[in-house]
Amino acid sequence: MQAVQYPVIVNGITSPRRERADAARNRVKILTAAAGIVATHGVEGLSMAEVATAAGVGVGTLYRRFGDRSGLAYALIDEREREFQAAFIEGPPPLGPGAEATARIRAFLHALTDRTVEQLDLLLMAETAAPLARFGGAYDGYHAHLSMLIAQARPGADAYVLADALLAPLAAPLLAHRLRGRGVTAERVKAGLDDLLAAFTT
Amino acid sequence: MQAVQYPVIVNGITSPRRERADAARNRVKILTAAAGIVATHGVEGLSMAEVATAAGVGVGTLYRRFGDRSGLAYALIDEREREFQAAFIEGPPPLGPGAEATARIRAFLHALTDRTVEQLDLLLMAETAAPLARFGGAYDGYHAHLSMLIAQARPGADAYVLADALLAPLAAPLLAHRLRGRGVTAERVKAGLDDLLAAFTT
DNA sequence: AACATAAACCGGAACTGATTCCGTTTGCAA
DNA sequence: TTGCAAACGGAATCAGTTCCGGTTTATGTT
Repeated sequence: MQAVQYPVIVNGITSPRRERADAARNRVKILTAAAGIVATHGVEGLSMAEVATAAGVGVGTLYRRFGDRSGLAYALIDEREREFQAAFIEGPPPLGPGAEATARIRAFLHALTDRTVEQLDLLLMAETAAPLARFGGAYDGYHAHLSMLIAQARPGADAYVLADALLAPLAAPLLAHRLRGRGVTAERVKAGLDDLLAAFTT
Repeated sequence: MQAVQYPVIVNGITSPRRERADAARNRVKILTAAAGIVATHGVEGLSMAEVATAAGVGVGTLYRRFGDRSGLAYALIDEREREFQAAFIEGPPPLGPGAEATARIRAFLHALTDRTVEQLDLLLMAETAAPLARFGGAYDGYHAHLSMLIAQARPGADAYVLADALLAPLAAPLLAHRLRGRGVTAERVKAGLDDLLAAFTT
């Protein structure tokens, strides 16, 4: 996955080069079409060719813009993703700053659980389109955040590895497998994570 | 994945129907050819068409026998898998029965880590060939075993969910991502799991 | 204000690899 | 010997991804 990256706008000044008008127009068309397909046919209907056709665009354009299937899926949940990131980075406690590290860890894992369950279909597709797709998107952000909190809550521990370990149970494939049909619910998953966190709390 | 299942042989008596001679011959040819390809070209070279050609068999046969790419990969690691299962089910403690539940949990997770790292390439392929492939193979065995131990070590806890949570960090994609290039080692992963287990030990 | 030009972008044909289908062949047991 | 379920092989299908010759656009120039 290596979608086109555009310069970030800082203080109204854009670096190198701005996105071309036709490109911007197409991006909107593509995302709109894709969202429409998901809404009507579910994620199963979301094939690259379908999206391209529905958007009135060539598949090449689609790949240029989003890199691959996984990239397209992540783009579709981008908005909600930004909200979530904002919430744990600068939102109100206990998710955001201001609460104790332990409380924030707990709040973060609960919130991530909810968010994942909420968009399970798209996340499942995004994470499994390519073998390591999960570690290309928002994962690094979650990991950095959780690492920091763990380091605070538990000085001396291997925060880097522990963060992975706590994020792992929230991988879309596992949740999808357990939440469908079997009696496992989001609440049970959260409770289980709380149980694991006991090691930190005490 | 839904490879053909053959009757288990119990006390020399085979149930329903035995595998046909030509089928057995082909299975050996396929596995031999596949192992050869992996040895010479790595797992990347393991395409279904390649294997079929090398084995002198049609692709249809390959699918009839192993269900899909994932099934073929699991078949290739089956021997080692049986050893591992035997070790934690009836081998010497602390991995096998005879030790305390907490010790067995720890031993199990360490052993599983080693085993996974050892065959990381094939496991990565096996687990990511299809979105939920991981939960079709040996996973249920691990989960049942770990659930039992957790229930013993921690009566009242949600062993079912906790078992998933402890197995999740050992998913092939995560390990592959961390062990390649970044300073994470199998030992660090094990130490991290031990840290999580502190909640049980105390 | 029209123009020239290179960088970006476009579309869709072509390619790749997994999986399915189905007419044909084979092994086994009656 | 014969019947048929099981197995076979490989063509056909399907979806993701790559390629590349042909446009469009942003920008500097006249």
